Amino acid sequence: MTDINDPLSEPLDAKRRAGAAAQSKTLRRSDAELLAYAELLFFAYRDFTRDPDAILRDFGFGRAHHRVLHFVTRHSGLRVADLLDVLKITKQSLGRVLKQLIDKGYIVQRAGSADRRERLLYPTASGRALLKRLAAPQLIRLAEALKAAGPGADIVVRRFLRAMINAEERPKVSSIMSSSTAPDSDGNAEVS
Amino acid sequence: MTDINDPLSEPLDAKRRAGAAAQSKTLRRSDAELLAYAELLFFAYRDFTRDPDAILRDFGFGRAHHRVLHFVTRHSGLRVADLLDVLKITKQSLGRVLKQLIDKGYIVQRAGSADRRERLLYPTASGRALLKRLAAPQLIRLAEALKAAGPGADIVVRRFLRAMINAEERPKVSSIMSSSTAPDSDGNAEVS
DNA sequence: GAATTAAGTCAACATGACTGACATAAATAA
DNA sequence: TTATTTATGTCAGTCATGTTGACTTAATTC
Repeated sequence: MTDINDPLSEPLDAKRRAGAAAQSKTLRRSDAELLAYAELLFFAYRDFTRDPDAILRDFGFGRAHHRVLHFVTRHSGLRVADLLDVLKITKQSLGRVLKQLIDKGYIVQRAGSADRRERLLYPTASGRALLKRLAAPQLIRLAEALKAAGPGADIVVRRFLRAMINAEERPKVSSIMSSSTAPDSDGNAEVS
Repeated sequence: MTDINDPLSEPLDAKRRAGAAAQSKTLRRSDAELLAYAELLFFAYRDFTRDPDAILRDFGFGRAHHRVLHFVTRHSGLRVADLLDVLKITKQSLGRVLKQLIDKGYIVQRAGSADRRERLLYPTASGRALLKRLAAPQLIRLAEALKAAGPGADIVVRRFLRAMINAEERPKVSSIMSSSTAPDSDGNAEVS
């Protein structure tokens, strides 16, 4: 498996060449080898989402609802704007999904105390219960995968996944992840 | 961050309890800790797909086209049925995307030599060129993430991602991954 | 010769993205 | 105080990509 560098057949590869140059100081991994990780990531993500997707169908929800419910539950009290920034979708797109979750009583909104324009989002008791059910198979999968990956996998995997995130997004990700709500600790988040 | 075990407030958690039992022999990871990996995986995948998605737009294609082109190029000569099994989508869903890729000259089909009902799929030269462009930012990202994850990350990450795949799918994944086409080696895959 | 299999197609529909325009209420600036 | 900006919500239309169900064609297998 030789290191292939064909300068032809590609008119617009400035980015790629820049990347190759950035890499060349250290261990040079072949494209074929790296593509294997891309495939594994695809398969892993494909199966990671399948269990909750099946459950969601019974509720008339989709994956988008799971994502919203997840971030609202785990980082309860976050603003709509925060959610948009995390999900990287448009307000209109979020709107529909969020509305359904609110209408069916899985999420509630409260006006911000400092800025009353803000709508802070909180899960209801049934919202937390639903999320728990959705997350359950994923938690099992993650625990088993970390175990299978061997000792020290937790740190390595965390570093790997973090580094896969756009550099400029990492501070925001760290910020939101540090403000995570303890599961079931604040039992009175569901206000009428 | 204490280990939270609340036996109440969840009527349908048989699966979760089973998972907890399966885990309990070894290191018990808290749900909160594990959920952090779920979030990282979401963020990683979100950003992993953003670069190629932007390029695809210029071609009037979507992520589905990238996936098809990827598997056809990297595992050229695979059957339509193989592709369906890999992608886990319906024939009709694949049909539309595949037809567009064929019509625009990125993929060609040849009847199988043993079984002439089979349509074996191959990339054209422009198909390979397009895939290269789509994969370029992902390869850079993967190489940098593996480097950032530290020594030994390649093996650990591979084991982790593999274990994230449904157990019954792993043999198939291994099988298809072992039959990967070397990039640019068989220059005459594009037959008229 | 009949049944099965691989692939393709037609039609209808759902989900979740998108753009663009506009409305409302609250905060902030002039 | 008035004007502007900001946070949110909403209407309308479009697109990509998934789904079900029914049916056809060609080739293989029983």
